[in-house]
Amino acid sequence: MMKYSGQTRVLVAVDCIILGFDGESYKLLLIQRGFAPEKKKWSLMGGFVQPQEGLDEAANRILEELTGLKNVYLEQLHTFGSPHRDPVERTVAVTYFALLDIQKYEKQLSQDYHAEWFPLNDMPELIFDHMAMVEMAKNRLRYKAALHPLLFELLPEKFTLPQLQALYEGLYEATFDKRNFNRKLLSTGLFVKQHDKDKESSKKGAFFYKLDQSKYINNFQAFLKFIPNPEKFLAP
Amino acid sequence: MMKYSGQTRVLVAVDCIILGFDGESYKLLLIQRGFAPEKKKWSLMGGFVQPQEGLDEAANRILEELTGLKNVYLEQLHTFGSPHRDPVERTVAVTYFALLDIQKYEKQLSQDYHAEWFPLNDMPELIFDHMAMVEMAKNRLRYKAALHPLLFELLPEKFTLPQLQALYEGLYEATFDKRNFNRKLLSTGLFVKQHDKDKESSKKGAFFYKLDQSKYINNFQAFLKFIPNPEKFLAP
DNA sequence: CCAAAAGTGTTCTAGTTACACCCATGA
DNA sequence: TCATGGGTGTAACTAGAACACTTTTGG
Repeated sequence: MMKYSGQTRVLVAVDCIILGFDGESYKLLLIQRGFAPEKKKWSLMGGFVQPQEGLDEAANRILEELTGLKNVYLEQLHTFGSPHRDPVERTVAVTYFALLDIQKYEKQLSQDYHAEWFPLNDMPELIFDHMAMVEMAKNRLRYKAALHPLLFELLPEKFTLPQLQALYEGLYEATFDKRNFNRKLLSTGLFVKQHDKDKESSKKGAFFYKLDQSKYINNFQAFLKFIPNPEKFLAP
Repeated sequence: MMKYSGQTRVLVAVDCIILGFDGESYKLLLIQRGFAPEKKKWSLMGGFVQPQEGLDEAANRILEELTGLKNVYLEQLHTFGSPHRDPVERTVAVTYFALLDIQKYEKQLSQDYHAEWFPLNDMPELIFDHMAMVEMAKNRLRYKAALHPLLFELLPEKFTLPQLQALYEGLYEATFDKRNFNRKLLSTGLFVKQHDKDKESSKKGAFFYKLDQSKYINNFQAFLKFIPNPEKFLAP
């Protein structure tokens, strides 16, 4: 088959912004780059797109290589393509952000890549334009989590309302009234109260909840304002 | 300088979903593809990214080539990269959507590319995965316009409230109460009432408004629901 | 028994909706 | 003068915000 003539071909990489939450603060999974340039410097996990794979596929592969996890929440974020963003050779980077339960991450695997979790507000310097990518991911997450039930991806299957609140408070760097917060969350009908409690973080113990999966899928839409009844009109 | 070895390089294209509104319905600007494969079939305006340009730059260049317009609203949408989306050769497509005042579009320029406006709900078949791109752009626009003052990009500098309402009603395929609609729009404080009227579409005439540019920039944020006072926390 | 965290209700306010008539004008 | 589209106000309702005390239990 003919090719398009007279055009320049470039490398396409996928970079993953992998976010977790440890109950205290948001964490970002970084690796120490194993090859030049910027060897030993901290970097997002990434890789080149292979000939027979699509972009989502590449992102999933890269994520699995690093964490051993499949079926992680993964969403395409933005594509970065300044001509000299990688000094070695022109590389267009398609970024994805991932949300995962930090406890599922298997520590030993990280050794292969010298991977480490860093608090989002206390990170080392990153190579290239990776810091801009992280910034963008943070903004997207704040934006999206305000509208869609999304942050559960960061928690284990069973979680408590106080945990959930800490998650939101961490993301927005604010404190919310727990009465209003709980009411609002529960009013979505997305949660199923369990009969057992988490006694880890208090003497009284907090009831566990699970997501109602079927409702989760259907209620992914949102609540907006510029038009009347906007939720009728929005696709996720 | 060394290159990364053992990796495949691919073409990177930028495709633009160019939207306009003619007072009646939303329109999409398509071109008749001038080269094989799929020659003569309808397609989004696109082009390959050149060695010394970034992605946004490429999108702006492509848009200007087709319309002669600069400073058009342009936003990166999504990157498509299935291995065989272009049967000739692997091409990763970074899509942008553009909103422009359809009246500014200079018809004669379109001749070079056999460009034509098509109603969004009555389009010819498109090549490759371009239809999926258009769908995604529609969804993004619905989503975003519900939260941000964005649709003004489709109108001339001076516009009337009934025009604005038609714009929203067209996008959401719904009708809104004009009293409530006007109140809500005006309450944003984004509009400056002019002293002259548009007499084109009615005998009485409708007052023109202009955007208050300074407020437009500052009020780009939104109004949400999952957290209290979400507008405090959102970057556009 | 007490410190620490979980859980729960009510009032007030602001925003959203529903709804119907008068106005200005050109033909 | 009348048909057409532009413009306006109010009342009822709903959702969001502010606010403080009681419960449980491990140490």
